[in-house]
Parts: sequence; structure tokens; C-alpha cells
Amino acid sequence: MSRVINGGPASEATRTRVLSVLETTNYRPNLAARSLATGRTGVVGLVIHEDAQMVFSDPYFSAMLAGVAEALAEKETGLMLWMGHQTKEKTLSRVLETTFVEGIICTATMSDDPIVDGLLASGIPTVLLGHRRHDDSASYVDIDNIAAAEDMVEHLLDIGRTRIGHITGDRGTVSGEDRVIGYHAALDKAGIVERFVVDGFYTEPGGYDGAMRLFDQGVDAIFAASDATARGVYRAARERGIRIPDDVAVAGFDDLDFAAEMNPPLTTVRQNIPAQGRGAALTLLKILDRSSDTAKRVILPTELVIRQSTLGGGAGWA
Amino acid sequence: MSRVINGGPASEATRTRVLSVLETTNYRPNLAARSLATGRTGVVGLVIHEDAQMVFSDPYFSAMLAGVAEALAEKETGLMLWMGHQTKEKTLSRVLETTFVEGIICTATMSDDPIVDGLLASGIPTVLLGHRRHDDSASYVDIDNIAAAEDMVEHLLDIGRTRIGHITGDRGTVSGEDRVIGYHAALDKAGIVERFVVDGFYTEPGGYDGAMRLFDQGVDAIFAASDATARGVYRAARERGIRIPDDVAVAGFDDLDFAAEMNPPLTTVRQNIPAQGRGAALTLLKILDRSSDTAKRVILPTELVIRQSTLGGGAGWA
DNA sequence: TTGTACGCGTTATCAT
DNA sequence: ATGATAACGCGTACAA
Repeated sequence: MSRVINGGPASEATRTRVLSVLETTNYRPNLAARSLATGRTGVVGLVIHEDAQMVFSDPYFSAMLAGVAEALAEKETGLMLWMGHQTKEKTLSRVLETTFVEGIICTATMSDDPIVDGLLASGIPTVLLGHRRHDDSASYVDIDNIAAAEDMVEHLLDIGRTRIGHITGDRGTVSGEDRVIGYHAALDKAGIVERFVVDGFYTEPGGYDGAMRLFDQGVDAIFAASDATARGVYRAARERGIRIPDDVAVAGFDDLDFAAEMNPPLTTVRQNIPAQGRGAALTLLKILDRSSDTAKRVILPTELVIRQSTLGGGAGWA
Repeated sequence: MSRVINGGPASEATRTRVLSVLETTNYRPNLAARSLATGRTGVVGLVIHEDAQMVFSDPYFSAMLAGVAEALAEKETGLMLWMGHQTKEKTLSRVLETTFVEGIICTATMSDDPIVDGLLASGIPTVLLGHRRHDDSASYVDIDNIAAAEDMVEHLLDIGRTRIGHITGDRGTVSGEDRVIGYHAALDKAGIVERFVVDGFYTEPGGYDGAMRLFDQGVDAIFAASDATARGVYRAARERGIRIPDDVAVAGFDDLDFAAEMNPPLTTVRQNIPAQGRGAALTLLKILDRSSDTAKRVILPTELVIRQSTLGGGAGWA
């Protein structure tokens, strides 16, 4: 009967006969048995073990998840999901125990992450979303945070701002650090020595607190490391009666849906987050198909989206 | 060797001997084979096949997912995830094909959903998140939307409002319909005949448009079917120069994180969304353990959270 | 074209 | 306490 299910040789007579039996018995093939026989399962894993606050503070991770899920659904591949509800060590061992997943997609935001270390050491095919500089032989999908941040700060310079502050992302993350690097690089190039850097943790409250401190230092522009952070900057500015962009230009990072609807609309860096998830899924499937051992690296483009939070004085909102 | 892995009888000598071999060979048991032998897999499925706009317009679904994932992680149970990237029929058959999942948790927001129909018809153990009135024999976890909406409208009556409008949720959803029912029930009880109901689709833009229309009808209170919707109401009020709560009291539903941080803080119905996800997961595991055939229904409590958007005139924000 | 027997890796049962 | 062996359900190679 297995011959007729898959395209084996079988006469038309028996084929229809078998099919009718399958129909009436409501037959469902046992995937565990099939997997045991074939060695393949058609299931991959996704590990999103991040700080709960990060996962919920902005839609970054749900967009990533959606991109991964969409690509896998297209390719008829199952998705096992692990999130950060245990210790990283515990999650890692749960993942490695789950021997029927053929490969893993794992977020790699922190510079230091035992899950990523363990996955790479285990030899199971793995694609990282993001990457650390010391992951020499890892496959990953990422954007160029340094270049994107540099472009944004250059834009702030272009519109004539010179006292440019930066509210960082989470300092434990590679993306956060890289955006700081890009910030400094742009100012270095412009020969500007004054720097205003405060920690923001990628959160709205972080942006609020950071903005308050930067306002005190007399900045005329703020590059926030995320759109959520920029939201906090807006709130602080509203409380202080500071006009955007007239008094202080504000820029974010991500181009989440709400960025265009902020008041004024937020200048930001567009990174196509679902595309990163899609890219990771497709890359993993490619690796599994070809079982090629060379690492695949994909750097997705970003785009500067200039809106009224850095462009000439429209109607203030305060 | 299987005896020492699971708690079979074995002498201390052989136990340590076997363990050391497992250690050195980096042995990982094949779950497919184990599943074939035992008939259990320790994996359940979660189906979130909703409109993409709904999934991303507010954190409802990610919170639900987090609750499910957390409870399953605690119980050392694997999670397979299906989202809405195919047709419902396609997704349904993919889920039913995946014979190694022991049970399914499925969101049931729409009054009519072929996935829910198919799942219930298939006989696979299923727990719904939400429910339809005609699912007689289904297990589910839900809240009492009718009672919660009724309580909220009664609160608006208590503070002296009489021209109360309602911006509905998505009219295809049970929760949306039930909140409309609760709205009417409260006004019926109060003997108020004037009703102002406009469609809002659970979205921020829906709230904005709906509020504009309700303002034209001279309402003195708006019960929005979700916090996201209420956000749209705030935006409309700001544009019109309408003060909250002085001119129009505003209430939402969900008590998402941002509700307390709105300006003014939003009166809303708190529903513990992760708890619903947790409840569904634990209910499913209970069914799988006991293989009891009686349906389990769980109605989780909601709570009226009264904040300044319906309480006396604090400092306006306009 | 079709029937059959073996193997996939594990658990469970039966002897030992 | 331990060793041998039959399942579990499927794919497949071989024989008919």
C-alpha cells in the first residue's frame, strides 16, 4: 500500500482499490514510523529565547515568527517552537533532546548566549537570526546594523544637527552595540567630537528616561535605537514641551507599523523583519536539502525612511 | 540500556557503566522510534489561523501564544505551531496529517471556522481558545464577554452617562458579537432606548473612524471593544479637541500594557490573556492524561479596571 | 505488476 | 538483575 501513497509502480486497478480502502478506513499514515524508515521528518525548530520584556515591548519577534512560519508553511515543513520560559540551559537540552527536528532556527541577539553556543557545538544544522562576530562557521541571516546606524546619523548631520544624542538598545545585544558603533563612526567621519550616549534597552520607558537626560544635555537630535524607544522620546518631549523636529529631531529604527502614524511621523530605518524570518527558514531548508557543509550568510538590506520627525517644521503637535 | 534511561530495574554497577557509554557516544534517543514503541510523543499543536491584521494589530495573540508555550514548557511538552499562511482547508489538512501531535489547541474567534469544524469532527483531542455556541461537545477556555461588556456599560451608566456608544469588534467574531449583546443588555436593564453602535473591527483605525461617527451623534461615552480600538478613539478625540473624560468618557477591553500608560489612563476590562493560553494547555494535557471523554469548559474571570478615562475630570491632555 | 521479508531505534515482555 | 526478542508502522529491496 505504501507504493500507491507515494508514486510507486502499481496498476490502475489496485491503485483505485487501495485508495478506496484508505478512504473508508480514514487512514492516516504514522509519521513517526515513516520517519523511522526514511530518516526524515519534515520538521524544523525555532528557538526564540529572549527576555520576555523584549518579546512583548515591540512586535519584532512576532513579525520574525510570522516570517518563519509563512516560509515553512509554503514548503510544507512543520514548525516546533521553543520560547524563553525556562533557563537557557534547560531550553537548550530540551531542544537537543527533540531528535526529530531536522534543523534549528535560533534568534541570536545577545553577544553571549549558551543556547547558540550549544546549538553550534551540537552539530545540528542551525541558522541564526542575527549573529555574533565570533561565530565563524555559523549560517545566519542578519542586517548591517553598523552601516544602517551610520546612514541615519549622517542624515541627522545632513539636516544641520550637530549635537546628536543616541539612546542605545540593550547593551548586551550585538545589534545594540553595532548601532552605537555606527553612531560613532558617522560622527568620527564628520569630525564631531561631542557624543551623547545613554542606555535605552530598546523599550519605550528606556526611551523616555534617556530622552529626559539627553534634553538636559541640550541635544538637537536623538537617534533612538528602536521605534519603541522613539515612542518614549516623543512622550518625554510632549511632557517637556519640546517640539519635534523643530527643537529636537528624532529618528528610530525598525519602521514598525506605528512609526508612520506617530505624530509627527517618525524617520526610521526600515528593516524587513518578516523577510529575515523567511530568509532564515529558506536558508535552513536549503542546507537540509543539499546537506552542504559550507555556512550560508545572508545580509538583508535596510532602507532609510525619512519622515517629518527629522524634516522641516511641520505643524507642531504640542 | 533502555532500562537505565527510564527508571527500570538495574544494578548500580551496570547503571554507571551504561551511563558512561551514553556520555562518551553522545547518545541521543530517537524520539520517532520511542514514539512508535510507546504510542506517545509528548508533542501538542497550536493553531492560530487568524487574520494577519488581527494577529499584528494588538498583542493579543502573542500573549496567548506565550501563555500556551509557558505551560507546555513547564510540562516538558513540545509545541508545534501553525499560523494562518495558507487557506484554512490547507492548514487543517496539514494539521491532521501531522499524526504525531497528541492534541490540538486552536483559537476559535470566528463564529464560523472550517478549521475548528474539522478538528472537532476528526476526533483528535482539542481545546478551543474561545468558543462558538454550537460547539456542544467541545472543550474550551474562554471568558464571559457578555457579562464583562454589561459590567462596563453599567459602569458608564453609574458615572452618569446616558448617550453611550459602542464601537464593536470584528462582527464575524463571537467575542465581538457577545460584547454587543452585553452592551444592549445593560442599556435594556437601565431602560435606555437610544443606542449608538458602529463597527470597529478591533483595530486602531476602526476606533478612529467609529469615534468620528459617534462624536457626530453626540455621545457622552464610548465603549470600545478593545484597547487598540480605544487608542483610535483617543486619536479622533485629540483631533476634534474633545476632552476625555470631560466631554466623552472612553472605555476599552483587554487591559493591554499600554492601557495604563495612555493619556488619560484607560478604563478597561482586564482579561488575563496568557492565563487563557495556560489554561488551554493545561486543560489539553489533563484530557490527554486521563483520556476522559467529557468536555472540559473553563470560563476565566475578567475584572473591571477603572481609570481616569471614565473617572472625574483630571487635567485634560489637549 | 505484485507479494514478502527486513530494517529503522526504541520499549516491553518473556526467559534466564 | 540481565539478556534476548517481539512488537510499533512504514519504506524498500528483493523475489516472484
